[in-house]
Amino acid sequence: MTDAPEIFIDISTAIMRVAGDDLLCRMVEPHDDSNHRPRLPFGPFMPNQHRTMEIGLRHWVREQVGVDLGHVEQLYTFADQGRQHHSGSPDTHTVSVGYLALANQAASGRGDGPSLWRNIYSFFPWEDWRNGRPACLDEAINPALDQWLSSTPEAQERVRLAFGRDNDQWDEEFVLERYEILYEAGLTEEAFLEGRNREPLYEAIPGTSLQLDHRRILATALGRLRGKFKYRPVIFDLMAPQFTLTQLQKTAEAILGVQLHKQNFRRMVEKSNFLDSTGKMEKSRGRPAELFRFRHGDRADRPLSGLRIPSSRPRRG
Amino acid sequence: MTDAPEIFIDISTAIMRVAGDDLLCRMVEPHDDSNHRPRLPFGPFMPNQHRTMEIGLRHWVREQVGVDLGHVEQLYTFADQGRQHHSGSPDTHTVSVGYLALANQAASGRGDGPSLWRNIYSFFPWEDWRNGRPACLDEAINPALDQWLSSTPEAQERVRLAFGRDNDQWDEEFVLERYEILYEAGLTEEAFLEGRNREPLYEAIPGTSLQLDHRRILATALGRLRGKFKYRPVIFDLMAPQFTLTQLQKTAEAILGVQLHKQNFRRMVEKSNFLDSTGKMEKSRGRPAELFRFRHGDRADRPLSGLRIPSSRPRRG
DNA sequence: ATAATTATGCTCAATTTGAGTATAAATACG
DNA sequence: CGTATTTATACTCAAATTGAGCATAATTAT
Repeated sequence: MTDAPEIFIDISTAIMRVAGDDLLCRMVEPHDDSNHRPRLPFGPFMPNQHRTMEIGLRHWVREQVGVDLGHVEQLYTFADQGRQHHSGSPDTHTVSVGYLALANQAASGRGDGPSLWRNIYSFFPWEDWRNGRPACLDEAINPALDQWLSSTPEAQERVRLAFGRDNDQWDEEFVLERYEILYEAGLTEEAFLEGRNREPLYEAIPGTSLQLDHRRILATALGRLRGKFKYRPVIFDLMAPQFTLTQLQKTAEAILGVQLHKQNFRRMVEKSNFLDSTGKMEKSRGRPAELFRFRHGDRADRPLSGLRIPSSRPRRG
Repeated sequence: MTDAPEIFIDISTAIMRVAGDDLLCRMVEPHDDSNHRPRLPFGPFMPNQHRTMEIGLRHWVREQVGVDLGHVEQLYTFADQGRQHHSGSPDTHTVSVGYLALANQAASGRGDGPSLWRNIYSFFPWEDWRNGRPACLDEAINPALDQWLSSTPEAQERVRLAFGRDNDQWDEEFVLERYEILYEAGLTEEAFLEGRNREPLYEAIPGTSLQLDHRRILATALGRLRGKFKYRPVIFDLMAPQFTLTQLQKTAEAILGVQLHKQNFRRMVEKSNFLDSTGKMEKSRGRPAELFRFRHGDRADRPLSGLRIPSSRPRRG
């Protein structure tokens, strides 16, 4: 019997922020002269220096990107082999703990450049339905999945549910399930760069790949955010201290990847009692919009629920 | 600089099952002659033998309790010091990964005895509102919390939200938040048996304590189950292959710790299209009830949603 | 001045929800 | 046997919520 491998824990953080209509994620970009892909800020959990993993996370975030974090939440611990190993060394095993952190619009961090905050949908183009059904679904993904399914028929049902085939029941929260299927089908770059397969099985589909298992963590983060903000008021951690209802709606739409009905969104948000009106107005193009601020706990009627999001509105054109 | 402590990972599983009106959790009971408290099945994650943590979990569950598991889901990874250490050794650090597993009524496991499956509310008496507001809230918990708050006023808001004070907004999903507050306030046995405090700060409140951080994991499990079954059909993993609507409702009530309106529950469940009627009837006391079975994926209208639980009905008497 | 743009107010039918009443089909028990 | 009790199921009804849209207000652009 060989010695048990020593265990290391990596803490990786998906830091999300909103700018305009875009949901962004903070990346650490590779040096130009390297052939690495982008990655999330991450580092090892060091129990003698970090009393909790969240303290460790804040340490690595401060050191690598210097962004001020609002809401922080643990996502998932991935321990399966061959998805996040730095080296192939058999006497160590690295477990990866993913976190989601939200930053508001002010916080952009050190060494800030536009390319460091990347649109989340550049990694998951198939998740953005704000302009209708993404073209890559029918052009690239579904044909490739069909091909894969012909050799892997047992995955039929999983694929049907995750991708809402046959009955267009697309569930926007199934971000991770969809990414995992694409990975298993060998359709993501990670599958042959980090994983077992050395050769691409099929032509890779659109979407930037990341180092290690970071796109998997990012998929978990997006799915969690989409689910969570429906029942807890986390969206306000992404907003500036004051905002208009349209800005709030654009943020909700960026998270969900779907367009919402404006008047009904307004009605719901007003009834939820989450907002305090500042007297102020923001003027841009048309009629000026009132500026609101988030009303914290004690006075809100339903302080613990989130925004009850109405169903999506089909986009014409 | 000292050597970094070696990291070990413990995998602990809260296995839930329903019997009658009770939501049960499988415990490993201490030997009569020991002075240990009960614990969950758990064991170390061994990466050279377990390709994934879930494989490790199934290994320890098979070995220690022999229960067949249905749905299995990772809950949370706890890494803070002083809550789950076996020994106080400074050159190791143990991280605890908690899992939730569901077993149906058939599966009871090896060496089965009634005391091995313990009612979940024996650990959290304050979470069971099926017979009205639990007495221990007003008799023991709230007075003790008031006393604690007088020395820790900054916790006021957290306590108010978690325990629904002032405005009776009890959120049944906040199981972990409530347990953590009670722990921090020194009101649980674990706080002085496992933690920093060597002496109880106040008189401990009702509720059986567990070894290590297992009651914390159990609180996470109950909160997650309460949340999850509202939007995913996990409740059927707790049911026998065939069941009546009343049995389904009793299970929902056991999970939520709340009574539901019978006719409306029936209406909701019928409209959800989750059920197939077997022709059969179950007769017990009054009018015989029809037996149903869970209708899997392909024919259900809303295969991905859960039971939309109507609000609780105040209990009179 | 007029068009375009954005915000906000309001309506209305369809659906869902909360809370019952009414009835049906069995067992329990004198 | 007949009547109370128990449990299941059907149906009703008002209130609230939702989905969709029309109407109007207050700006900037040309």
